[in-house]
Amino acid sequence: MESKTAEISKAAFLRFPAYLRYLQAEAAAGVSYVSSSEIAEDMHLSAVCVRKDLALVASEPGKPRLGFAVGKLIGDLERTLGYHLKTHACVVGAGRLGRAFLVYDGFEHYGIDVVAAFDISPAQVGALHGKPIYPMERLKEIAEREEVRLGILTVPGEAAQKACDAMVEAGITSILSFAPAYVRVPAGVTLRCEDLAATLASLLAEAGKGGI
Amino acid sequence: MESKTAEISKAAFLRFPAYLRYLQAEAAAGVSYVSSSEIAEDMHLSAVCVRKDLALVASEPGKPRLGFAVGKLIGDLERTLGYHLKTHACVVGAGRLGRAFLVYDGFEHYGIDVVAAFDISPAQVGALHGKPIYPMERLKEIAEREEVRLGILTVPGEAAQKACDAMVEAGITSILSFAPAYVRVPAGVTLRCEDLAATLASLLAEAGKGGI
DNA sequence: CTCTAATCGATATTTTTTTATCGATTTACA
DNA sequence: TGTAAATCGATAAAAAAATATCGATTAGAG
Repeated sequence: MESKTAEISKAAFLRFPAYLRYLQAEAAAGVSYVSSSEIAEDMHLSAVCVRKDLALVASEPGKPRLGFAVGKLIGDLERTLGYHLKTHACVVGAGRLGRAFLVYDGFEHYGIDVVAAFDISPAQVGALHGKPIYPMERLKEIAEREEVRLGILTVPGEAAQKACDAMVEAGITSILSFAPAYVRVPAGVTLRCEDLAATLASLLAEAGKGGI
Repeated sequence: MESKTAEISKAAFLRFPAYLRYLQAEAAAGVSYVSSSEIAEDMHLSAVCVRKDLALVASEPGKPRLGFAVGKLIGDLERTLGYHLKTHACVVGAGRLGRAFLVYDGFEHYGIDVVAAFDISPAQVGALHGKPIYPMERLKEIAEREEVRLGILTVPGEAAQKACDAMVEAGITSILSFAPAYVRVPAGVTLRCEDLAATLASLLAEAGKGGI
């Protein structure tokens, strides 16, 4: 018997965080029920698409003429997205971007706890807002001790592959890379590359011709 | 007659930056020709998909038994992605993340020039690495003077909508938001939300069940 | 209490995207 | 120089995702 989450399409899964954000805003505005057509209009989607997506996560069906209970949906989405699962993360590369992630306090609500950063430069070693910054040599030791499964890679492009290899060696199985470089990971490790400059450029292209 | 770029599918366009990164790495390694099957294997895609994608951008066809000329492809991709077009950008919200973007020197190769940052707090106003940080009141003035079309939104969630409105008012037509909030923009403005925490969480979900 | 209007959810259709198949081409090597 | 192996590109098929259609349901107005 397949679990319910397995049936969720990739595309829909990618939209869930946006629904969640929207619903949180509605909840903050005191709205208790919201219809799929309202969501669709506000989020620039089709109402059918919204209904299909919500049907994948909603623990109780929408009520005709009313819509969906906002609070309930928020809980359903958070559970589906795994925000209740606690995970330890680390930052590799304590430059400006890395340090921004190290002290960012917005991860907690998503079950992610950034426990440390690592850097190859002794000048960066120390701590920031109570979060330790270690030399790269200690990555494996600390990551294993703290059971770190998630790594945020924020090193310069030329250092990316080496740092990534070290993360894999340290037992990290999910890597989010902001390094401007192509990096290779072995099977079993999930890598996502966030190419900030490329994202900006594609955004411009999208604006230029109205919808990628 | 439709322009050639109009035929490029959304999904393919999103893969282009990854190809570019890969090819740059190959070029740096001294490789001059690369076949679609090699690319596919390294990037965990199907060879057919790679060939179809490359056919969309390649200015000269691939050669049987050799593959594609790496240098040529790099140029083709950069042109398709619009990296030759110069655009002025600004950062709104000069916190840690915003300041990281302000001084990041990796945008240049993508035709993006971050000319200034803005912040509501007078404590942040000044300059960083020669890049000015202005008070929010001057956003419209500066953005219009510098012809800023692209904005990077890095304010706290509760300030996001107001800051976004100010950006739209200032004539900015493409916004990349890192603010953890739902923000609404009028038609004609392209908004993309990068939800870092959500990205991390989805990465974990992906790793957890092997492929989103 | 009844009727209306709006919404839901299921099924069907269309569109988009990915993958498969296959002949044509051509480089490298014997 | 001829042959073989590997690649390309085009066409076709399959899969995935978005969109349309429609009867069932129900809150709320009259």
